[in-house]
Amino acid sequence: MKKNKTKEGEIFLQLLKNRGLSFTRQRKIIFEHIIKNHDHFEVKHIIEALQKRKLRVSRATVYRTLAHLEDCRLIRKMDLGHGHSHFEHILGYKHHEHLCCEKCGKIVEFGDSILEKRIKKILELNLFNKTNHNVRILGICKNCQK
Amino acid sequence: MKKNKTKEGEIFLQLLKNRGLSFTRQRKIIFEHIIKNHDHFEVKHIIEALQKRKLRVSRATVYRTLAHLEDCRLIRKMDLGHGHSHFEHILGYKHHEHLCCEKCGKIVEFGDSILEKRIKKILELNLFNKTNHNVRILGICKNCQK
DNA sequence: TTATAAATGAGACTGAGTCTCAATATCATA
DNA sequence: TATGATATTGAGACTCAGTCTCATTTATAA
Ligand SMILES: [Zn+2]
Ligand SMILES: [Zn+2]
Ligand SMILES: [Zn+2]
Ligand SMILES: [Zn+2]
Repeated sequence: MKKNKTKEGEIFLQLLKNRGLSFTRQRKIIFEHIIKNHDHFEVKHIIEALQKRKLRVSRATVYRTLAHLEDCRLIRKMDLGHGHSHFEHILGYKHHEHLCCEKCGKIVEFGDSILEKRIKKILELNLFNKTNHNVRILGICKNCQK
Repeated sequence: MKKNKTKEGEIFLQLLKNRGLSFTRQRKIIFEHIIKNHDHFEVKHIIEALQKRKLRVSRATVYRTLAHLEDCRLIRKMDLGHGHSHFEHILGYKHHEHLCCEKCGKIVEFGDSILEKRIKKILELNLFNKTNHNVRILGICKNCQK
């Protein structure tokens, strides 16, 4: 199996190695597919895209591989209120939060240092881990306001 | 059907009336059960509690009645990251947000005017409705930090 | 009382995600 | 390269929250 030369590839291979796991055909397919696209993505779309390209990988394997990619912090799983998980890349991307429209599902990313500072304070006051958080704001977007 | 004299009762009856709906035995059972308890609650627990008290109401009716109670803003539905909905009373309770532990599910309520102010600003900047939002912060609580 | 419309409950259904387990692939070592 | 121990996979069964359907029951108002 040819090694992947990207930083992401090195990290993934390292995780697999550390755990005594192998870089299988399926893991390579899923990894390479995910690395290409830097948007928020969902499992269903990955499965459909791979099927279209005749790359057969089972649903179970997709879920299992995503969990590994999460473990090595290449991606993070998010709940944006759509009733299923979304994922996004972490490596090389700035920390940000999500604003989601409760009606149409629109997702807006934003980074706001004032908010982040206050969130850290709130986490601290409540004895939560300050450096590990995930904020989701639900609201109603302009289009959905009547 | 005897009328309920609480403020909540009046609001619920008014909503039903406005919609040409009736205050049935089942709606009364569910309403009275929910009004009693001011914590966060989930559908499963309501159904179990009613079963224990031999008050037979179907799952579908519980969901349908909760939707009505939501419509008249007596309760709100929330996603606290447990994989199913939680509800809480609104009427007579101050606006607050939720901090949830991603590992153990612990829920902490907090009100923070600095945060709220900034959230409003963010909603405004992104053309979202300022007065209608719902913030959830996921993190790791003290007990779950190793 | 009766007609009309609303409400209910049982259970089928959906969709995301997990689990099981027999068959297959990987890898270190001989 | 062959071997055996171990990890991996895929098919489909399963779970769980929530929704939907529809035949039957109940409420309401004339
Ligand atoms: Zn919208
Ligand atoms: Zn994002
Ligand atoms: Zn915890
Ligand atoms: Zn609350």
